[in-house]
Amino acid sequence: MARSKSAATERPRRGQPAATRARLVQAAAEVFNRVGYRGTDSNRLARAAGYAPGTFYKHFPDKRAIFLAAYEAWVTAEWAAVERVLNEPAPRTVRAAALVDTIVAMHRRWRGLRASLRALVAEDAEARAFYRAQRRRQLELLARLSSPRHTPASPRAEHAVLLYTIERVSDAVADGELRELGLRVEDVLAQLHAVIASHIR
Amino acid sequence: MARSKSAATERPRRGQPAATRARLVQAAAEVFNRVGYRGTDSNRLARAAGYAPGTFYKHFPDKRAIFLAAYEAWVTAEWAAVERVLNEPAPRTVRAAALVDTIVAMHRRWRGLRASLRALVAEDAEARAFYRAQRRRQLELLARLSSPRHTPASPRAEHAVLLYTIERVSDAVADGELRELGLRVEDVLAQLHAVIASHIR
Amino acid sequence: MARSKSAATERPRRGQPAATRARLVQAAAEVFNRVGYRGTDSNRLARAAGYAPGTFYKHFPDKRAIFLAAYEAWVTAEWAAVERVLNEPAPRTVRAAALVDTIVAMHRRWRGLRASLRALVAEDAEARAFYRAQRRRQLELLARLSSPRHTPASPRAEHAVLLYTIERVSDAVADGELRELGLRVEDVLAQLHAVIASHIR
Amino acid sequence: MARSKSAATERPRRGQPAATRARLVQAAAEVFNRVGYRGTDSNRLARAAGYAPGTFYKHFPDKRAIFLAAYEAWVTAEWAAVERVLNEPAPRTVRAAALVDTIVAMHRRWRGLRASLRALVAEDAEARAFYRAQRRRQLELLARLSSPRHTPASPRAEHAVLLYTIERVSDAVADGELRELGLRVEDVLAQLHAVIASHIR
DNA sequence: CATGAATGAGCCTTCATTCAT
DNA sequence: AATGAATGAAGGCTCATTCAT
Repeated sequence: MARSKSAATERPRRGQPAATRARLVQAAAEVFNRVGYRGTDSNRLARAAGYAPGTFYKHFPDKRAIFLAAYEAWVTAEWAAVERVLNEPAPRTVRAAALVDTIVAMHRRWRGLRASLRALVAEDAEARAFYRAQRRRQLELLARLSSPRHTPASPRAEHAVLLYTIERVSDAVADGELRELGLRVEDVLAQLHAVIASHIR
Repeated sequence: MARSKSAATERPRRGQPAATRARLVQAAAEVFNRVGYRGTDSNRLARAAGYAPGTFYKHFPDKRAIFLAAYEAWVTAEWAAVERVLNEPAPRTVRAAALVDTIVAMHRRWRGLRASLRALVAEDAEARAFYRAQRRRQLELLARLSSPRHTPASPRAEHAVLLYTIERVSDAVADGELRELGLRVEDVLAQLHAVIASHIR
Repeated sequence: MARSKSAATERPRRGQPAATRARLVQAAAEVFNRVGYRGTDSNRLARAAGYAPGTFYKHFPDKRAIFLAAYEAWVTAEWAAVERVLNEPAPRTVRAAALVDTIVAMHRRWRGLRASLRALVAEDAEARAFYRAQRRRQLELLARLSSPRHTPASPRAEHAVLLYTIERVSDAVADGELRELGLRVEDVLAQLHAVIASHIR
Repeated sequence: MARSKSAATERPRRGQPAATRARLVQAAAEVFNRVGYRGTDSNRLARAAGYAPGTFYKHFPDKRAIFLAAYEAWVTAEWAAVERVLNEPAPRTVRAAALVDTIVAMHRRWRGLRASLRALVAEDAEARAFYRAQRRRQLELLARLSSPRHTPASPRAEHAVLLYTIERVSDAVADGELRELGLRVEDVLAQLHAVIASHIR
């Protein structure tokens, strides 16, 4: 699919603010994913989207803000994918496997972005608050999905541990950590499948 | 010990390199833990240990190096504590609980250092390599501890998932994430205890 | 006055240039007085008057121009007030006191604008030229007012020193400098009254 | 006086902090005097003294700080000159004239610096506080100098007005304002002489 | 006449690192 | 071994101004 020069991605001289903002976020997501949060600066992010430095600051107060916007878009996309999977009519184990595959695929594709997220969350209180708010929503989602047959003493605690496990393992897979540890990705993912299957309805 | 009037903590103007290095690492660990990796600079780290900026670079090629040295010392200390716990003659469940408590305590005390570690690992290839090497050793330790009765298809994969879970949950506890999610720390730790108890001998 | 339902202050979308300009100047005067010349930018000045940035530049070549326009309006208002006072039929000392009160009141009300003026005059050649042209007119006014009985060797030199003194002291009063110096405003103003009384007719 | 290349002004690779600071202040004073406060930036000030940008910030928190340091040095120099004049054994009128000449000379030589001072004082609260503190000291000096025979109702108020007049007129002379107003400098200075002579002992 | 999205030069500041002493 | 003054590349951000609509 040869992209002509005057493609849809071209920046209009005077666009609508929302479109400009969206272009900035999208370009920034790619750049962050490629070179990391520390690997760029606001000037470069603006240029990557086809704008001048000043334009960046018309839409975001600082670099962190655009990063969080990119992360938010990512979370939204991930959830959409997850919901799609869970709405498929399929046996529980199949859906559990599909769920893990979907999440891992998202982590793989955006592994640089996620790495930057972890870095930022570790360093920046506001990013941390934002990140945790996302987790709260994940926890609610999981509550809705959880198997009615499986009712542990403190279901939310179990869900939390489950979420942490999924996230951490997905990041490990995405980052190629497992191969370095001499592990086979399939084996580790099989574990995840098993764990999840026992939780979702 | 003829060293005149001043305290034991006094820094000798010209001491032994190893002692100087150790002082730098120790001071750096505390500073990193307090203000984070990005929260200081090498000049301040040197001053915190009682030295001039130049001295820092006589002992470490850069800031990352001293951070990794501090982290290495931390891992060593953590392992020592873990081994101590596991050598206690006690029932499996008791030892599992003690293990988790020990690890969580270490994460709590050094939560700033660990946050910086996560940030650095996410951003810096060399830090990442170092961090993963530590994990390899943890995996070996866990292999030695694992229950002989429990022999899953791919034991190492299971151990890896277990390690990731312990680490991620311990960090969450240390960072106060659980309370923000409306969870009780005891409930979550109880989960960990259960999971671990089924793995160690 | 057929202009429908909305308030008199409403800005017509396409009004007469002179009215737009006047609105811009008036709004700018207030903004400058509040936050100072450096405290705003042309975009904000336009918005303060209810216009878009581009409109500003249709009426003024730059930020300095609108400031000087605001200052000019201020000088005109001050002179009008001064002339009004001097036309009152009253004894010389009474009129001198009224004159000082009038000037000080104007400096008080517009002390932020005057502070910006001083800053700009100190930095900008064109603003300086404009400011000095105003002084020339003040000098002429004073010549007309001066007492015929009092004929010093170089009357204009005396008037100039008098003007400088009035202006500087009025600014000091307006800015609250005197209180910081432990002086009573009345005492200082009494001085001014005395000095002026000996010069006007 | 041909200045050899390795003159005293040459910057040592490693000097004493106080000397470096002094060089920075001196160079900054000249630059401010030439191009004004807004006419430079901290990088250029550093280079003007022969240093790199970073060195600037080792000695001053920001541009304002070095400006105030330069101004403080200027005030000190002015006062020293004034005291020298006043200690001369000479008739009152002669000393009054010498005093004015000294002050005017200082204002002439440093008229750009003074213009920047006025601008900064008008815009910056901290600069204003600093400036007013200097005035307090001038007022005290004047109190010591004042004629014992001349005891007005509120001597400090009179001194304040006198100071304002001297300062404002000296700046006007230094800035060439008088010529633009068609006034002869001698006439205006003669006024000042007269006014001052009636106040000092 | 009015709009407002976009511009981009340039300022302020930091901090990892060096090197002469 | 230790010092600490000095470095300078580079990043974050502002704001006066333009121009297509």
